[in-house]
Amino acid sequence: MPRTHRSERHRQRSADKAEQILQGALPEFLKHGYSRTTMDKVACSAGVSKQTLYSHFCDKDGLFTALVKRMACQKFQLVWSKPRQGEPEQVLRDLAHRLLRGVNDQEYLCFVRLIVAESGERPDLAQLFLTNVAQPAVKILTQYLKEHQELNLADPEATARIFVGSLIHLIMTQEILHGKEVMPISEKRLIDGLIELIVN
Amino acid sequence: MPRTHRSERHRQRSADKAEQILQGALPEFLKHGYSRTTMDKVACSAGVSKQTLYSHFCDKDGLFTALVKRMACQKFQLVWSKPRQGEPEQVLRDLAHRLLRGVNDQEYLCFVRLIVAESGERPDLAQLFLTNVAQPAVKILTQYLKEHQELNLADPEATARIFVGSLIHLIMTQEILHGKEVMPISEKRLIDGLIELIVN
DNA sequence: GCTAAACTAGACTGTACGGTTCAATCTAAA
DNA sequence: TTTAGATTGAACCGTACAGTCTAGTTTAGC
Repeated sequence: MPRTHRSERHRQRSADKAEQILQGALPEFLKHGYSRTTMDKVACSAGVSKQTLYSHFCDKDGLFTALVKRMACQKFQLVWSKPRQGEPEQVLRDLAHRLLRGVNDQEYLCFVRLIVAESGERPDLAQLFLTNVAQPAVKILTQYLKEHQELNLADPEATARIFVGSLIHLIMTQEILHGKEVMPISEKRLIDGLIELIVN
Repeated sequence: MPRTHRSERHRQRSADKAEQILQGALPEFLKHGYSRTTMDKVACSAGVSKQTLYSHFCDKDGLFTALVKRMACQKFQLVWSKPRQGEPEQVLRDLAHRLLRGVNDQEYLCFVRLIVAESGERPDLAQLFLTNVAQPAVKILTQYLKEHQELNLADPEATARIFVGSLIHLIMTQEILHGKEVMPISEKRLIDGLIELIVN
């Protein structure tokens, strides 16, 4: 065996444990937020001793930071595949549905809530979230709108922001702030409204 | 003096103290969120002893609840005065600026962050916030759009949601999530985009 | 001035939690 | 089988904090 073999294995084992810890930490932080999550619960949820936990992450804040970075860059990264070809109306409708479907699941919503909650203390994590989640959606849509000048848009990027912003705000009020009963509106109406405005 | 005099005075004094406590509690909760705010700091900030604090509010949660209710119903309640008369373009532009000006101050942003942060544990407070802050803006704008059928909008309420949602989302990303450097866009471009879409 | 209620300062209690320590056990390379 | 490093479980430490208690002080109605 090459000399690197053992250290390779160890590295792998270590990475696996770290991964296991992150997997266990995720639901705890998502459910209870930063402050209300305890390291004991994380250790328990990850099926790992507290000692191991602290041998992989220097402290609670380090663990949290690593977790958010990982999630923003991988699990919750919103990658829109290229918009398919066809009538702009159908393409936009399709993008809207993909965005809503991608965003509207419990884990994702809790993640957003967590990012907003900590955005005061941790602007860096909030920005990481933006560049990995909001940015790509706006960029792809902007590109698409630029390429379709028959839509006659004076400012495709602004339009893309309006499109994405309206949809995210919908999720924000309906799901995160529990507005379904208080000020309900269907996804369909909002999407139809957007399409009508953009496509004329 | 009427018999009610003394109890009246007492009631007033008590209300004043409660008010004083809320005034002191507000900046603490806004700055540090629920968990990181301590009752000692609140008492100190309000210039009141801990005992007094607990004689007016049964516990931390009760104080927080009272505070949010008060703020949602009074200080942070977003009341749009009736849109003034004139060209729809000018009226909408004016409303947009009023919304952004009203929402874009530090205290207000921290309040939103706080509401979102606690929306998992306290859906009731989130809904209170929606009905007192988001609801009125949408309603007034919906009304205005309905009354101006020359705009040819198929669904005025959906349009109002798009209008308000885009603007709130702008504030959300630029201010609350510190996106000014990461994905900047000027208020003007977004407003122009909205006006263009709605007025044609 | 007397009295009762409200208030204050601050000590105190119980508990929850972040982080550490340590002896014992497991794993796997040689 | 040896051995070194990783892991475990449990006890432990110090601190922070919600909430209580006490003893003394102020306030305001009579």
